[in-house]
Formats: sequence, C-alpha cells, structure tokens
Amino acid sequence: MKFISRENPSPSDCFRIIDEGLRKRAVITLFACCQATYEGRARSKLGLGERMIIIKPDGSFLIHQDRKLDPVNWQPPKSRSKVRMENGIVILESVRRTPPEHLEVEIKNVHLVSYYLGRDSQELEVCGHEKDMGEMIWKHPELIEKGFRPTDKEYSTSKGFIDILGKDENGQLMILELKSRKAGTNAVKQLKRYLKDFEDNKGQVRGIIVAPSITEDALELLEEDGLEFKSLEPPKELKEEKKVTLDFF
Amino acid sequence: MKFISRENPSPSDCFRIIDEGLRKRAVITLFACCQATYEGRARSKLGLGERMIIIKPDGSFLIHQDRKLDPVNWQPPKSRSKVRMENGIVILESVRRTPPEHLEVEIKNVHLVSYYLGRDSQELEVCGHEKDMGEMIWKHPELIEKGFRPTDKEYSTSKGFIDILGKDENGQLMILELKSRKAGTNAVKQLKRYLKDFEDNKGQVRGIIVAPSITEDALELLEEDGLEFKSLEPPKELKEEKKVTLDFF
DNA sequence: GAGTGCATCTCGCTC
DNA sequence: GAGCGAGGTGCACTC
Repeated sequence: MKFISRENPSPSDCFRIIDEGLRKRAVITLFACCQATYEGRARSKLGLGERMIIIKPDGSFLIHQDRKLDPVNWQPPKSRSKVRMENGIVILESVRRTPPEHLEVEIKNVHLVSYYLGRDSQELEVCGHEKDMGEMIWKHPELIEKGFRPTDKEYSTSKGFIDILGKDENGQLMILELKSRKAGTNAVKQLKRYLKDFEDNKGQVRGIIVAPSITEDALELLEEDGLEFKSLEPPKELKEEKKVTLDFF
Repeated sequence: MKFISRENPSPSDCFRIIDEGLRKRAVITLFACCQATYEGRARSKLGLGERMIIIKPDGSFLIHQDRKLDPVNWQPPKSRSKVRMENGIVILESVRRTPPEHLEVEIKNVHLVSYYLGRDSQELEVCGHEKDMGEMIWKHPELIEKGFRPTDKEYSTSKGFIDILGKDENGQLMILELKSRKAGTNAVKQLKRYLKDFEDNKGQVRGIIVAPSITEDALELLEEDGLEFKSLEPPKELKEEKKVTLDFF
C-alpha cells in the first residue's frame, strides 16, 4: 500500500493515522483548521484558519496557507515530530535541538488526513548559476574579450573572494565580478572593494561586472570609477541531456 | 463541500478534478509519480519520482520531494496554471510572464488527487526581527549604554542606511548596526563602510554592532579598528497577546 | 558544529 | 514594475 487517506476522520482516527505515518516515515498531509505557536529564533502566533500541514520523513514540517510560496510556519529537516491527543484534540509538535525551536499546532478540525510512502531518489539537475558562469568563462575566456587570460578563480583578498582574476591582452590585471542575474549596486560596491586591495596599481587594474544585465543605478556607479560591464548570460545547458519525452511512458 | 479527494483516479478523472479545482480557485494537491522541466531564470530537469504537487489559488505552484523544506521545483504567486491531457497523460503547466518562466510536469501515475476550498484570512504575528530591535532601542536607549541618545533611524549615507545613529553621554557620535541574530564578518564590513562616510571626524565616531552574539572572526575584525560589540537579544513579545488555549474549542 | 555565500531565493517596501 | 534589504531565510560547502 503506497498511501492512506481518510476524509473527515474523528480526532482519534486522525491521531492514529498520523502516528502510523510517522512510524512508517511517510509524507503526511492534512487539510485542517488549526492554530500554531512557534518559539525559537523568533516567536510567532497564527490564529485559527484553514491550512495544509505537511510532515516529511526527514523531519521537515510545513504549514501552508492558501497563498504564497513559503510556508507560514515550519520546522527544518531533522526536527522531531510528535502527535498527541489532549482533551480530544489532536496536537502536533515539532522540536529542533540546535538552535532550540519549538512548533506546536492545535488541530480544531480535520477534513482530510493522508500519508504517502512514495520514495524519490531523483536529484534535480539545474544550471544557470554563478558557478556555471565561472566555469564557462574559465573554459572560454574569449567570451569576456579577445585575449583575456584568466589566472585565478575564487582569489582570496581581505575583502572576500574575487570570482575571477586575469589579464587582458596587454597584460593589464582584470578583476571579474560575476552575477547570474541582473547586477545591482551591491555588485558594483563589491567590485570597488576588491579594487581597493589593488590600489597600489592604481589605474592599472580593470574592474568588470559580468552579468546578463545591470540596473541603471549600478551602471552609473560603475562608470563613475571607469569600471566596465560585460553582458553575459549564464550557461543553460544541462550536463546530461536527459530525454524527457512522452516515449518514456 | 469543502474538499474533494479521489484515490487512484484515472487520468481523465484526475484531469477533471484538477480542472475543477483550478476553476474553483482551490488548493489542489496530488501524490503522483511525475517528472518536471523548468526554464526561466535558470533551467532544470527532474526525472521520474514520487512527489507531492500543490497548486494554490494565487498561482503558487510547488513540487515537494520527501525531503527538504524547499520545493524541488516551483512557480511563484501570480503564475498561470493549466492542466491538459496529451496521449492519455495528464500534464500540468505553470507560466509566469515577467520574468518569463515555464514549468511543465508530466504525470505518470496519480495515487491521490484532491482539492480544498478552505480560505484563510489569518496573518502570522511574528516578532524578534531587526525592526523590533530598532524600536526597542529607540524606546529604551539605555539598553545600549547609560546616556546613549539616538537621533536618527535609517539614516541615509552614500553606502546605505545606518540602522541607528546617536550620541553617547560625552556627545560622541555613535553608529549602530543591528542584527537580529549572530553577527558575522559581513555586519562588521558593513559597519566599517558606514564609518568611512564619517572619516573627517576620525577617531571621534564609535561604531557598534548590536546583536545577540557575534562570530569570532567578526569580533576580531571589529576590534582591529577599535569598534565595539553590544550583546542584545531582539524583543520577543507579540503585540497582542492573543490567547491561544484549548478553551477556544 | 560553526562560518560563508549563493539562490529560479521569497517577500515586503519604496520609488 | 524595478530596486533594495531582511529573513525563524534554506542550502551546500568549507573548515
């Protein structure tokens, strides 16, 4: 049996199913009217409302409202979930040790309780990160400009790590700050801080923001100091082009 | 009827229920074996596996695996969700306009499909943020030190906003950088940047990190420049102490 | 276990 | 709608 579901269960049935789901390390979900209190890194209270509760076998605990991507309350993986009955009411509890965090959910009414034993070993294959950009530039320096020769990745300075360090065709030092999406003023400020570390070579170092685009404010800030912007999209090619077609079925 | 659920539905039943749920603006959930492709800000592929799919009435779309807090694939609120049948297979699609993003989910097998019409108007009450800290210090400046008088909140400089500006009992300028949790080197770097704007008063300005704690690295960086750290917990008192007790039921 | 930095960050706010 | 910064950020990675 891959899953169990029960409509409008009694509190004791609900308790039993959740308890069973926890023991079997299933993904448990409830549609329920509930309220929640959280205490830990912050403190919060959530009044009564209709929500969806999810408990995963890794200890993740999520309460989702009917809007937003983020759960309204949650506990991270490795939290310990418990269920108990108190005065005929089902209470869910999730505890984390470090940092100490505690979430308690009182369930007024359950519409649907279910658990699901589906396991999923697949990992997401994703591309288009800053890291992918760095690798692409390292392999194809000419994407920055003809004659560019990168010398260091993650070059350490007192102000942090420079994404890519290199030299142009005239041997002039180049500092590249990569962003996988539109660069803002922060990226420029970061670049300027790195340049501070090379002040002795004043005027001899080129600072370049490499990103798909840049905000107007950031461009202004950049040109103020004679720095440069190079438009470059992060690579969006998955390493293994897994066939995802209808043939599969 | 607050919800519908169907175990092991046929593809066409599944399609019908999802379609109905979308029209009724319900929260739709599926336990299903599926695969997904995403393209937009990045690109990703997720092979076949057992997962939980959630579509909210605000357009949020989530695919959850049996682990982690974050969905493995998702679309943000205001995305447009569609369902269709193709060669007897149910396909879910979610599209966002700006930025252009597209998520497509092919559903191989559905164990449970359901939708839920529960509405939830409750907002989360939460405290313990940096903002709460700022308000607390503004009201009780003596928490920083005897004689401290704050003069500005969110004071604008060329490097950003200073959380709190004020003077000590000797009339010396004080720049406070607040963090609601352990301060790291970034907080110190930020503080140092603000201080740059006051360099003409060199030695006459005190820079202080205010946080519950600080990393060792950050403390070192701080003391290097004769700056200070003040340990202060963010306030954790909810504005209205809403009664959340079992009496409610 | 703590510290650091990226993210399809999300989300709320301001302009 | 774009830009900016905080977050119970989460998460992977390093040390």
